[in-house]
Amino acid sequence: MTSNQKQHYHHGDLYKSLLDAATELLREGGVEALSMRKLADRVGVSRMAPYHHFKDKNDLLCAIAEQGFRLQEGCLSECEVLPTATALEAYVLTYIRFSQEHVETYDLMFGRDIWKTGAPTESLKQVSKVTFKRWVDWIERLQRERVLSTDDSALRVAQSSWAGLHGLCRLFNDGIYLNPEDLESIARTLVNSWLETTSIKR
Amino acid sequence: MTSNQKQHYHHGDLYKSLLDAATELLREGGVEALSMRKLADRVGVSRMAPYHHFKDKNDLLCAIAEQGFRLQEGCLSECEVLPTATALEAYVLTYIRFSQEHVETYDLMFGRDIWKTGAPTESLKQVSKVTFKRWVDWIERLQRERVLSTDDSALRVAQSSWAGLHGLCRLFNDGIYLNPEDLESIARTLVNSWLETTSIKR
DNA sequence: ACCTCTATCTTGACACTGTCCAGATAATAT
DNA sequence: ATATTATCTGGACAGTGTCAAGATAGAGGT
Repeated sequence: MTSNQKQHYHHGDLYKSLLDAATELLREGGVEALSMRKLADRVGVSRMAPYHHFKDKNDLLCAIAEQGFRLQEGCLSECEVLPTATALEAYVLTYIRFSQEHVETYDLMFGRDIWKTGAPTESLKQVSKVTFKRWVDWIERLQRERVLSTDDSALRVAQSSWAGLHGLCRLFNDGIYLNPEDLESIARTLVNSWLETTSIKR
Repeated sequence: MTSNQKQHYHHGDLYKSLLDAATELLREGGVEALSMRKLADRVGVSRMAPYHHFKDKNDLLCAIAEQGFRLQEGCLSECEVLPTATALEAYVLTYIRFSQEHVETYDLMFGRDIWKTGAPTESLKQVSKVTFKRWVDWIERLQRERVLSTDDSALRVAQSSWAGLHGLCRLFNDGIYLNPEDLESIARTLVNSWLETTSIKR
């Protein structure tokens, strides 16, 4: 290892190639279409080659999820600088849009495959924790600015509101609610329920 | 078929035995531990025997989910006769408790395994639709009684509130939120956000 | 230059999975 | 008794994740 990480051996840049191909496979057919063997095949290496870059299939999934968190972070951070009045709705819509444009990645990021059945990587746990903490901080700010109710702690409001947001995304992503036209409307009702006074409500 | 369905052949009552054993396997190790082969093995029949009672693995999962809906219905219906003041909170707590006591079944009932990846049975679709309709009807009643806001239609309120409830259950069931002590507290915050005026809020 | 070390990649093998297919068995209908 | 039909069995196939042992080849030290 001279300057970079550990690439440029036989294949050239297997780690990145694998991650890219895996994300592609995931997008094409969900997590059940993403097999280690197909992945190796697509990249053009043998069955076991990926195992020198990812300990497990779980490890690979965690890496994809982590990548997803970073991407999401990029999308959401744009909303936080907006003026308070429009920021919340923008945030929610951005969150929803991300979950729709990256259905399978979202499923991995918050799915039981990793968090319950498998075992989340240390770095994945950290990234997700940071993301959630930023949400709590933001809720706190909105409470200070009297946009959100202060009846409950910022943590509790953050948890329950995120539950709503997450639940909504899941219902659509999992194929339970089907009409995508309703999504925005439901989201508005949801945000409405968070707001402090009826006077602000639209 | 003389009087009952189609049992009492070689095994006696394979359909029910399979359903029971499958639910048991599910409870023991989640959906990934429930394999058709292990199931057949546990019941004491050959690999392919279950396929004469369930077209598919998907078909079996749908049957378990359907059974779950009926069980849930039984739990929830007890809350609807309660006086309005306490009914909502009781409903929510009952819903949450069910999802905790039947983690894997709940996952099947509202998971992508069936609704997106697989294909829900016609009867499963119907049962779930009826369950949701009862929720909407109840929301409507609570709106009439001024417990819930009438800013949005009963359908929208039902959708967004259920999203919250479902999202909360998922976060815990999928292993994202871990501290079960927080659950009730978050649930209260959630219900709080649904209520019409601050005067009613606790 | 060579030799060693270690990272990288390959192949064989194993124990699983869902389920198609062809046959065996047994209960029911005629 | 015979025919039909429901039920059950075992063989086979194409998948899966991954352990273990070996091949290859680039890097570092002499």
